[in-house]
Amino acid sequence: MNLEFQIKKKSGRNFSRCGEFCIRGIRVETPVFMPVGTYGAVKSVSPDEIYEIGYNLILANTYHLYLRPGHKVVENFGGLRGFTGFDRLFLTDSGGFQVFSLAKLREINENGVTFRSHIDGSLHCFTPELSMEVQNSLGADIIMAFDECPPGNADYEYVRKSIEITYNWAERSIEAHKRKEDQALFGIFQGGIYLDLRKESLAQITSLPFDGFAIGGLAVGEKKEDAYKIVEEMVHRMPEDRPRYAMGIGDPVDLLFYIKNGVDMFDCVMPTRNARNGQFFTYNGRFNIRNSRFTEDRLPLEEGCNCYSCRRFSKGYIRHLYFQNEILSHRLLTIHNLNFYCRFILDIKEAIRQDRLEEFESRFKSVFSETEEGQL
RNA sequence: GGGGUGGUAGUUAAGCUGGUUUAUAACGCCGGCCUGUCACGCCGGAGGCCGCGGGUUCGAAUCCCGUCCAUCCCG
Repeated sequence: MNLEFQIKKKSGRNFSRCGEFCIRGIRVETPVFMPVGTYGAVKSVSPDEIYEIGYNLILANTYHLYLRPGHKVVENFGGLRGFTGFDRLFLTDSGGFQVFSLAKLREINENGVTFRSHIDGSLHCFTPELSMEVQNSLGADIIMAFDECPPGNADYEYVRKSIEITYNWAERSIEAHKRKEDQALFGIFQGGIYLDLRKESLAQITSLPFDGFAIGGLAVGEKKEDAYKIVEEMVHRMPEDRPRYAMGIGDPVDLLFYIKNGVDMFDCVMPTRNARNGQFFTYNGRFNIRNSRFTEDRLPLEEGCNCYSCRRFSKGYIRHLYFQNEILSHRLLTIHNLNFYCRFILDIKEAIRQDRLEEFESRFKSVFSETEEGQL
């Protein structure tokens, strides 16, 4: 396809922008945050709830769905849409990152990567061709090219080789991907914390006809200042007329920084995984429901929040549910966190439209990051 | 009344044929972490006059005596 991406508003003071793209008639406004639904479900909440909270684009994982239940099974159900009932949009990860972060005994060569499943230890080989085939079977709306994601502490020589491989795999991904009407294909550039390799990789990947571009290999163990430096130097060099996607990024303070530098799309497990570990996000900072000071707290997770959890339940009750291992606590915390992220992105968009993102950022950070005691 | 068994962190237990310098563990409690999800996960911390009182010994949660409590069996 030829993904139409329109920029509606550009800041005059930084690289931030508001835009939108449309796939199968479903409009996505950017900046956009995508919740992660690894196995075709955002853990603990239903597709309807996801949509009602305000999301119409979620990420699902090629690697996981390939292992279970198998991409052919999903295909026979009519792809992820038919399988899950989430009648909106899916972006699928290529599997490259999972092989890096989950699989044991991986061996990378030009052809692809062989690894052992984290589930049963069985041997598999992923290639760009297979990744495209799997993502096609899954019926993803946005498909990611197969890349190699080096760890944050990888040395120069290793990363130099990895960008060559990533380039080779990007070309093969395009070749192997049978273009469908309503299916976008995004490329990913790498380069670790090395600016020259980043520039080289970006040039290589953007020479190919992708519908959008992602900056990969960030928040994978490198120092935060190194990541920030790369973002500052690189994002504004990414093609302006295509969506820019920062993979795996999701700390709220990071989101602001990345958006300010021109990123349009994000995905992250943070709101959902952290919810299941007791953490909830508010404009006053992040808190853990396990803390004993919430035992008798009759107030909602965040005062003024209009989400289902906050309309109906107190922190004291949710804390009780958490400690009794009641599934409901995971649901309520997840719903709230997803709602917070949604609200946060909406506020950011509004700030961009008014060209007040920097003020918004400093105000947000002054409260969110400084929270110590009794701010609720 | 006689006999058996047991009393060790908040809880449940291990250690108990005497001897490593800070008496273990699990759960609970307190706190931290989580960035393209092996994730109801991971890491750390606090907490014990080893029922009580004597005795033996260089040394006792461990052996002996007494005592209290719990529990079971027999009268």
